[in-house]
Amino acid sequence: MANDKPISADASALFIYFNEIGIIAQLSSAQFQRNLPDGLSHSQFSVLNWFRRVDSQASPGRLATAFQVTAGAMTNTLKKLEAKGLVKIEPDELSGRKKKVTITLKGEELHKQAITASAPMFQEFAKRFPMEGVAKQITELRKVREYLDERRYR
Amino acid sequence: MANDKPISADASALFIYFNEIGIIAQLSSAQFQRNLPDGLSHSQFSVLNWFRRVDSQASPGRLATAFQVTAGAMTNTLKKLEAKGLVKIEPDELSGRKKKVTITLKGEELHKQAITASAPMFQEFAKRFPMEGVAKQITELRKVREYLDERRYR
DNA sequence: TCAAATTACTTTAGCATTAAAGTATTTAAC
DNA sequence: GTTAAATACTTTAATGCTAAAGTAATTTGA
Repeated sequence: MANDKPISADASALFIYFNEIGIIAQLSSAQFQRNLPDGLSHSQFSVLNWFRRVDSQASPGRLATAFQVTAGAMTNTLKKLEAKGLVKIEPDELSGRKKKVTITLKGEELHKQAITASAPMFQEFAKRFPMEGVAKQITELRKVREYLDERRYR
Repeated sequence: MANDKPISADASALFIYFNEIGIIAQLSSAQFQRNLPDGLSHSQFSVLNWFRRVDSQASPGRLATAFQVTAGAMTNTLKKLEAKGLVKIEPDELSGRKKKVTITLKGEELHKQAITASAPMFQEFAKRFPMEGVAKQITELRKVREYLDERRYR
């Protein structure tokens, strides 16, 4: 680096930390995407995954916030999922502005299929990285994710 | 999940593992991007960062491979970096097909400025997550990143 | 109660990325 | 030495995302 106002050791370490995470995310996501059932994009899969992981229903706005995308992008993604019969979009009974989105049975099946398709990749990974260590890392990563999630707009 | 052919515990754990990493990457990258000097996109910053982290020179093709983007995308990114005077693009002396890309002094300065701008964010993070733990995580993450890097095209 | 502000979603223009086709150079094969 | 194949980069059409403007419904507040 240069000579004026050096970057602190802490900042450097954290920069490396998030950089490593970013690269892993990019490489693993690229790998995963190759195995997605035809026609299912990463953003579309993510929405299906959210329904399995977080809640069984949501408004488009809640999903847009969850994925840090604009409302317009979510409108688009949901339209395509709906056209494929993977989610159901209904008017919200409590508010005429909102909509209620749910995953369909077909959506759940395709989600499972997408995950199953990556099983070989995961198996090979598991040979090199024992589950015990992965479990420990998940514990740490979850804390970091929750921290960032809480203060995402500060 | 459904009842036929259950997903293995290992695969589930690994799916969660990469999912957590993906979310952290998304949230931290969104945060980081807000602090980027005006006009510098994430992909542009990444290229500058690569020159500081990996090597002082590269061909466009090498950079495209490193970032898992197409050659066309890299052509575009490099053009913009060149227009801003942040990288220098020259013909390669050894081969008329290749080009030699290097970071300029101005590029190095802007890279440092981009990192410095995120210092407050890092400081707050360091309060909650002691460096000792972060260092341990970096060690583990680096192994995973190297593993994925090696077998990215299998 | 009714006008202004807010909220939720949609549409549109601009930009980055991809896949595929195009151009130029080098290497390989005979 | 000439031709075919491979390599390295560029260009182009299509797609997905963002920011911003647009539409409609709900809430606020005098």
